[in-house]
Amino acid sequence: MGRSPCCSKVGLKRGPWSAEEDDLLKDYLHKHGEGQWRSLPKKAGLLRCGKSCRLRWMNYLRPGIVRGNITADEEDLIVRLHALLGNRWSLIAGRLPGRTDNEIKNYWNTHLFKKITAAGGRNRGFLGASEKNIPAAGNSSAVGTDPEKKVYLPKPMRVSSSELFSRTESYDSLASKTSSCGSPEEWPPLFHLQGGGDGGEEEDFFTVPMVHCLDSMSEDDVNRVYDEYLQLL
DNA sequence: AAAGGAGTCAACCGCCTATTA
DNA sequence: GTAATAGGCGGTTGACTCCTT
Repeated sequence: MGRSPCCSKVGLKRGPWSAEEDDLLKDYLHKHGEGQWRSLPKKAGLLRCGKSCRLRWMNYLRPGIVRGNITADEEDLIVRLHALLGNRWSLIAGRLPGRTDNEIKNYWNTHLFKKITAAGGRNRGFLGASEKNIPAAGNSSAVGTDPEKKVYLPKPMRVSSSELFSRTESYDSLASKTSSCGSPEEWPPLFHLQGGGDGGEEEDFFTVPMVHCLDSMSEDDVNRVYDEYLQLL
């Protein structure tokens, strides 16, 4: 049986968007704002799936989108963030103003992955979390070359809402907005050694920074965390 | 000039999570 | 607490372009 599709595909147009469709979508969103994606196509007069409209807006029509070549600085940042976060494209995109997750994902798959392969995956920053077989977010299984040390990735947070987590916000203001972070004094050190286990034998493990905290970090902080992170693996 | 291969990237698909009823 | 719904995300596909032979 499977799940029901997000919308009926019958009679809907697929494939590349025309300029007319772009205009219709832009006009509608300028007047009514984002949201209600499922009902949007009908209201805007588009023969498209709501998801398709959202994707088109987010990746190409939204104001502030930067088109064009990825700069060397951006590439370096992508590599570093990927090493920290793995394939969390939306999080990585959040630190690259104007870039979209789809664009970064494509860039990684077409340009950077080849570089990594060519470099044998040994260079700094060219071994992402996924390549290191770090468990998926929320997975409690441990990894790492040192069996005594276990490194866990935090459960990812969705930070797509720029009004909730602005890139420019301070550590304190960010903390005050999110219950999952708690107050700043409650936040763990970047790599906090914890005792734990399910009431059985004690085990130690490290945590990496919560991803939404990372979003407010400076460039230097990201680099420092990255170096600390590598030392653990 | 033509054919085939490789590269690129926009768009789709299906799953997961958050929210709402 | 549960089900339904909507939004968001990463993986993948396929059409198009460019390059090589």
